[in-house]
Amino acid sequence: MKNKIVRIKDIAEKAGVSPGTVDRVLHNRGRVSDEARTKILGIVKELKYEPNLSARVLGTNRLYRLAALIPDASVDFYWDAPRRGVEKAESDLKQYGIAVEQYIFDPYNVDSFLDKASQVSEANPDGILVAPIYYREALPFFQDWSARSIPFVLFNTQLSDYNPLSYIGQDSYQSGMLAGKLAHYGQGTSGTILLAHIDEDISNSAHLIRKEQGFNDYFKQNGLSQYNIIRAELNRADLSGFHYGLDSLMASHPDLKSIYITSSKAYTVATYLEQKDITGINLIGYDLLPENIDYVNKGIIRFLINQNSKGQGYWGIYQLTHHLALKRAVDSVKYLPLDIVTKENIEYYIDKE
Amino acid sequence: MKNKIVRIKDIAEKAGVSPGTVDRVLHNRGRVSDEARTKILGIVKELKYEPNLSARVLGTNRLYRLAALIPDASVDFYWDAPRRGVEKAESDLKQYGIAVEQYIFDPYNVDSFLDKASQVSEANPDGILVAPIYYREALPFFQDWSARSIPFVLFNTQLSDYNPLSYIGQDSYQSGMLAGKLAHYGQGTSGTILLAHIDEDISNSAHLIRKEQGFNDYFKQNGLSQYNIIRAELNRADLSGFHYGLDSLMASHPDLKSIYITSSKAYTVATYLEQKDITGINLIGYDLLPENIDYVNKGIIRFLINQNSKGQGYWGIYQLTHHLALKRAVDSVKYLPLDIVTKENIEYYIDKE
DNA sequence: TTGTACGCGTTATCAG
DNA sequence: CTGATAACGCGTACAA
Repeated sequence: MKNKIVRIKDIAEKAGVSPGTVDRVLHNRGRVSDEARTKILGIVKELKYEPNLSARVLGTNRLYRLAALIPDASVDFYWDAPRRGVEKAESDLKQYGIAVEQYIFDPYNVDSFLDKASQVSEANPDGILVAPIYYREALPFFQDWSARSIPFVLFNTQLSDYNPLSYIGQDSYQSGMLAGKLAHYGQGTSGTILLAHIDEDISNSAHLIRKEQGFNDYFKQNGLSQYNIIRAELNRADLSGFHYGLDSLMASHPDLKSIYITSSKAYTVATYLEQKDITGINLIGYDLLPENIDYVNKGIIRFLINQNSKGQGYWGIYQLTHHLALKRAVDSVKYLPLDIVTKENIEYYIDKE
Repeated sequence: MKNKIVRIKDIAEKAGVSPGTVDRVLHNRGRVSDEARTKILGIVKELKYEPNLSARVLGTNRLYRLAALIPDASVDFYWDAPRRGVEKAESDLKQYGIAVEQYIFDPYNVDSFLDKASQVSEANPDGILVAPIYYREALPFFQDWSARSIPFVLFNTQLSDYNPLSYIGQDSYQSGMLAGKLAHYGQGTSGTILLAHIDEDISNSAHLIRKEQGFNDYFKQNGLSQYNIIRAELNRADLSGFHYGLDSLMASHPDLKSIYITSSKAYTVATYLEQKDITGINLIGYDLLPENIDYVNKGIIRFLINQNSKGQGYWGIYQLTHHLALKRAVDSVKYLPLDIVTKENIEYYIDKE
């Protein structure tokens, strides 16, 4: 009852041709008679042939050069995790003949993005992983890569222009909805709830807009009209303005119950609350930055929604590798879970090693 | 600037010996002169040689037979997920020359376990994955496998007797703590909270005992002595007794706030609450069984802690494969995250496909 | 104690 | 259009 593995040679024998011909059929390198082709394809189906990936990798002794176009972690530490994910994937998958070159741009500087993206285009890699945080500016590059048939994978920000190979990340709308639930849960029956963007250019950031929609819709869909939902855009470039803005929000809304920060910057508000010794506010944010972890453990941040940004980097490289080196089909969208992180379970989300 | 891959042949050349000798050193097959050995090992370190797994798999054309000793999903549907995980891993990893044979036992019948475990021992597999839900009865088998140097991986229940290759699953104690937090969160300042085991033989189930400890310690450590924590062991074998037990618990504790079910059986209590039209109780349980998912969506189960049981099966086979076929080091404990699942994020935990 | 030669399944090249 | 054949890197049997 041995389940023999079907090899190309087996197919060739059964079809009365040589392995070379089978190979040409399987890879559509043309120049095969129609009768041979149909016969071979039939046998392939019948025998359920599956290529041996080890042999494939060994045989095609080819190096695929991947480019990772990601923001600078020394400017915004949020981007440290994706970088580590990319590096872990590279080390796990280099067996399959991939090498990743990182192109690091300044997330607060469009020109830097344009510059690095151009470098990627010039380098003519075999595949690209990119965090398209600048929507408008990214589009021409997508067009270029698309025209040159260079597969590219998006992470962090979901866009579907020019048909990316894949998107890796969260469903931003649902993420906002979940934040609404967490902001609402256990907060009594009425009050003010604040949504705040920090240091962001909203109009050019598709994913933040979708988070905001989801958040608002949570309250609408659940008929929670007794809550007063307000929004703010705060910027730490002007630190006194940042504090002043928070001061006046607190003053004008004494019934403030929850604050939802749409990015990984919840720790900035936590610092403010701590300094002013304000307690009893349900603070919700994103991502396991060291500062955020601290404030979760202190009880000042109540919930973090984990975006698994390391996983986003990892899976991005993973998808490119599977597509290019292993010639496997990949999902065009890979939504990662909306993990709820609290003091009690945070340890199991922090990267060991 | 090409990062050339280091092959055995390269090392041999540099050491002035033949590839065969290098191979003998790398695999400790002895019969190598000491000077050759030290020289080769030095070069291996220096050049950071890493074996090419594709070539290895292709070369050693060996089949590793793995045994999966898991409970019957048709008796308790909880075990469907691990089985699917095992099967997915088998399909993902069969490239590396593994084949998994399943040995399915009845989770409510010790004899069935003993029978199947004996079959596993007789089959003399290369590696074993087992859910040791019967503690006492599992030990002699561990001893046997250990003596025969058959690596075995535990999942679902953490035991450390006889040195398993690895444990995959949750930290049960922390899981209980998290349940305490969820049972407490947003429930006012006092009241009764119930912990219930359903259909379980507690004394022989190490993980349930640890969950209970964690749960109790949450309230102790946070000084929540104003809560009245009670416990119950319920059994559906006697269904009217099951209902009667719940009836009397409800009657004698009108201030009941939360119910924590230590297993995947929360749906049974949800059904009861639904039938009796009791609302306002914060019900917490485990795992994304179809029935539980239903009750989360209906709002009767408030929180589920996801134990990622499919992942447990998957990673178990994964660890065995990496250890045996790829000869890679594996972690001796792999704690999976304590995922908090609510109506709003449940979709991202339900298996697609 | 050591070296050599072959096979694993696939791909790529070259000759027909 | 097709068939034969040489890699790819490792493991192993056999010869020296």
